[in-house]
Amino acid sequence: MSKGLKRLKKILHNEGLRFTSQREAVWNEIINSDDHREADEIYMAIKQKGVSVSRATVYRTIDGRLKNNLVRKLELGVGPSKFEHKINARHHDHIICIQCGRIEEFMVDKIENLQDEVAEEYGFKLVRHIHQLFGLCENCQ
Amino acid sequence: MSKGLKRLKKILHNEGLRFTSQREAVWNEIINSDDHREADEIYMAIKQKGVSVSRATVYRTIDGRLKNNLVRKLELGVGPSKFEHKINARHHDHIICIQCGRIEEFMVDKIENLQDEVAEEYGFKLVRHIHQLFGLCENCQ
DNA sequence: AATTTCTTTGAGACTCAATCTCAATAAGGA
DNA sequence: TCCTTATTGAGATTGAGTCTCAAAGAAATT
Repeated sequence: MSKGLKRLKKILHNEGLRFTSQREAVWNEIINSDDHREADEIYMAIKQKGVSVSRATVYRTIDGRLKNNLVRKLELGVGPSKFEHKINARHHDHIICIQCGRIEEFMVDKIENLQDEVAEEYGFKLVRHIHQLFGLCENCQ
Repeated sequence: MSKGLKRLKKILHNEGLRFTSQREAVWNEIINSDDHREADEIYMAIKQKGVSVSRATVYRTIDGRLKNNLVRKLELGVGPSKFEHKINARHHDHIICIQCGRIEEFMVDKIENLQDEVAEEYGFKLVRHIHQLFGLCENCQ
């Protein structure tokens, strides 16, 4: 059994959830890609591989992974949300080309720290943040 | 005629658009509130005041004001978008309580500058950005 | 003021991502 | 293998937002 699969079984077991071929398939799709993918892409890819699955199950399964923080949801304000796994991934935010849809990842410690200071100043306990830069990439200018 | 109304007429004239009671009403709702309001709230408020208007027109009119940069759209990832006017307003971002929905505005020059540097580094020409901090405000912790 | 032109409006249909329903299916412990 | 109960899936539903197109009404022209 692969390392990733073992990991999934452990996660599910810890939460008292059952291991199913659908959950395995969704998990595989997500951890085996470093792209930012839509639920429907994942759904299609699984069907393509001959595993029976429904859109509802894809959404449900991703939701579970979101809750235990193994997947991140990207809402770009247009079109469906995209998802990326958080296995061995450092925190990062995104810079998006509004023309071609290209997505790059960035991470600036100073910004992260300044965010903490803002939260502190306003008396907020920070849970998460969205930081997205939109513009034209070099190919689209 | 009020100053705001004159302003609207000028804007519409410059764009070759007609001045209508619906556009006047939407404009008034937006500039006379410093809140972050939903399209439907604006729609209801206008009806309340006895002006005939439809949801479609509210959305269309706000869209127009978005395009000429007099209004800003806030997408919080849950529920409908919110809108705020940009008259005499300095740029700011938002910190949002995930419990009670409270929204505060913040602005940190250093973050703005660091964003520009990121865009530069990735070869992007920056058009806009979203920076939202989500957490629990002091009342909700 | 009447006519003409052409933009704007509004009721309701439609879109589309995402969620919900609930009967049928299938994990996994006994 | 049986039994309990979580999970699945087809399709209905939701909800924000957009679209349609006939009717209304700005504003320019006479």
